[in-house]
Order: sequence, then C-alpha cells, then structure tokens
Amino acid sequence: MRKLKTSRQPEILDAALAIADERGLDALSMRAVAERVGVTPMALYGYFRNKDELLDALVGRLLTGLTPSEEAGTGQERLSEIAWATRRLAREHPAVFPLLLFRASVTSDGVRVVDLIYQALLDAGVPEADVPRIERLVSTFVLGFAISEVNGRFSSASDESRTRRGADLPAHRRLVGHLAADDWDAEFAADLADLMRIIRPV
Amino acid sequence: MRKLKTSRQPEILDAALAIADERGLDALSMRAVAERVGVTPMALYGYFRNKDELLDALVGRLLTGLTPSEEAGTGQERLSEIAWATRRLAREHPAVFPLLLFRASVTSDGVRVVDLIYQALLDAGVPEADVPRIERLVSTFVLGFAISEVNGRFSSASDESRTRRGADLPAHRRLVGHLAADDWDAEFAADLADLMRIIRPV
DNA sequence: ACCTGAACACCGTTCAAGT
DNA sequence: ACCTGAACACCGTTCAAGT
Repeated sequence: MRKLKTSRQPEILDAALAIADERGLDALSMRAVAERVGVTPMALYGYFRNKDELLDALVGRLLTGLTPSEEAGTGQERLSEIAWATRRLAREHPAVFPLLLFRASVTSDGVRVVDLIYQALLDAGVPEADVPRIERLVSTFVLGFAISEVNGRFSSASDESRTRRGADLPAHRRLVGHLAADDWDAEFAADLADLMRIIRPV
Repeated sequence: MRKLKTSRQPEILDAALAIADERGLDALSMRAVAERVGVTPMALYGYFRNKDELLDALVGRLLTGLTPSEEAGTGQERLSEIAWATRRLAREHPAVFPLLLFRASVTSDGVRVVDLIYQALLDAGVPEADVPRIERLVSTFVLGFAISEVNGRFSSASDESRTRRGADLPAHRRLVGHLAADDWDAEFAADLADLMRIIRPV
C-alpha cells in the first residue's frame, strides 16, 4: 500500500467533475481525466490508487458543498435546508450525483453532513434512540428522489402512454387526471412536509 | 430501426442475470453473455439493439417477480407485502438491483407494479389526488433503502470509527450507544410503520 | 518526487459476409 | 432467419524505466 501524493488531487478532481458534467459519467475515464490535466494516464495513479478511489474522493468533494452556511434556525429548518441543498447538488451534477447513494458517508466529508443532520433531528425533538434510523430514512429518501428526478424515472411521459394502453391497469384508469405531474419542486416540498410529520409525532 | 428477434431473449436475459449474480455488474459484458449463451457477441445484437436495451429488459424481468401472489388483505397489507418483496429482490440480485432506480417504471412490467401500488394506496384511503405522489414517495424510499443496504452504505463500521475521531462531531458523541445499528429487518419495519402514518393521516 | 512508454487483457459496436 | 469474423476505437492497470 504505497503512499499517495496529494499536491494535485484537487486539480485532478476538478478535471474529473468537469468531464462528467460536460459529457456524462461514461466519458469519465482515467484517460480522459489525464488528458484534461495535461498528463499521462499513469501519472494519476500517483494520486489515487485506482479509479474507484478517485470516484470516492469525487463524492467527498461534492459533499463538502452540502454544509449549510447559516447555522441558525430550528432543527426542522436546518434539515429542510440540507434537503434542498442536496437536491440542488443533483441538478448541478446529475452525472456524478448517483454515486452518493453507493459511496456516501464513508468519507470524512460524508460524516460531517451526517453529524449536522443528527444535530438537526435532535433539535427537532427526535428521541436519541431514533435519530440514526430517522437520519437514514430521510437521507435515503432525499438521495433517491434527487436521483430519480435527474434520471427521468419520474418522467410523466410514461404515465401518459400507460393509461392509453387501457386493459389491465384499473388504478391508472381511475386516476386519469391526477397522473400528469411535473412540478417536482412542489412535490419535493410536499414530501418533506409529510416526512416532518414523522419527525414531530403527535 | 430494425425489427428484433424475440425467440432467445429469455435465454439471453437468464444468462445476463446469472453472470451479474455470480460475478457482479462489472462482469456483465456483452461478450460474457454471448459466451454463456454459446454464441458470438454479435449474435446478441439480433435480440437487443444494444447493451442499454438489454439492461432495460433485464430490469423488466426482475419486476415481473414483484407481483404479489395473494390479492387479498387491506391496502396497507398489500403495500407492505410489495415493499418486503422488493427488498427481498435486492438481496437476491444485489448487483442488478440498483438499475431499478435508474430505469424502472418505463417498462410495461414496471407499470403493472405501479398499478398495484396505486390500488393499494386507494384502498388504504389515500385521496386520489395524492396517490401518484405518495407512490413515488414510498417506492423511492423502498428502492433507496434496499440499494443502500446491499451496497453497504448503512454499514455501521463507519459509525464506529466516526466517533473515535472525536473533535468536530458533537452530535455523534452525544449519540454514542445508539449508533451501532445492524438489524435492517427491524429498521425497515419501523420505517414502513412510520410511512404508514403518512398514508393514513389523523 | 514525479512522470512516461509500451504492453496486456479487456470493452461495445459496425460492417460485410456466410448458411 | 440466424449467425460469424475481422476490425475500430476505446477501457483500467502493471511494469520497468526515465528525470
């Protein structure tokens, strides 16, 4: 397990993020990153042990931007602020964002965000014994929602064509008129409001 | 847009699923599938236009197993049954399962599952106007939970080492003693119970 | 301390051809 | 109708060497 250089790590991660943003995750190859940095592919292996570790570091870099600037407000307000910031991040970096669901929270940057959420949940009145579970519940939903949105899993095009095929989709037929959603800002807000009802029980 | 053969599609998907189950998603190459089927890589392109469409079809095949055998029970019971079946699917096919979050519901098999969930939510008393949103909320959470679990995002190893690093993780320090979760069955059950409180409001 | 060149064992996919 | 062979433009990574 060789020691890694750190000097140009940020520069390399910047290049990787730029490539993914501009040309998608499939275009994010070691060779492409190297070319953008102005170096041979092999030079990267002095800074990251392999592509997987480079991606882990990239996820860490994304998470850094998630710490809210303002520490004020109630627990619920800070929680909500982190949720919206997460979704904003997904829209800024749709190609790399899905990696968060697979590699998150292992890095030290991820832990920092989790700690902020823990604190927000505590301040919101969640019993200590429930905090870690509720953190996983909320963050799983927020990550899943943001990924689904940027990947088009929610796209209502499917809903349109669904119902037209008639036949064996009784519930769809009954819900015609409610199927054409497309205001994901509003839906995300409604979902968060519902989740808050879990956090602050009767 | 050439017409595709269908004759050996199931056989090809079986081979693809077996490879992913045995050796992971990275090993799922067109070349590997072809070899397992006993054919040249190029022969596959008569059945699927490209690798992406093969993966879409694979997701559809997974979703077929999600339709509950019993149609009985209350809406909440059927909803719960689908949720547990989804999680079971993730444990059976951890490598391919994550694809559900990116490609689900586009296929006709996905639509069938969505219709079952719609019906369950209607029977559970969710207002028609809220059903599609609640379906997305619940399925996003269930998929996200199952993916996080099989990918180790929840692994408590991180929690252990987190707190030891002391310093700037105040909430973690306060929650020592509650951080070492590992009974994901129980956690999933508790999460579902909480979500049911959203579905059946006061 | 930092980087390069050549090589290995892979990819997905196109095109033209074969039965 | 179904399949093959050869080729193209890529991958991640190892190893030995160069300044």
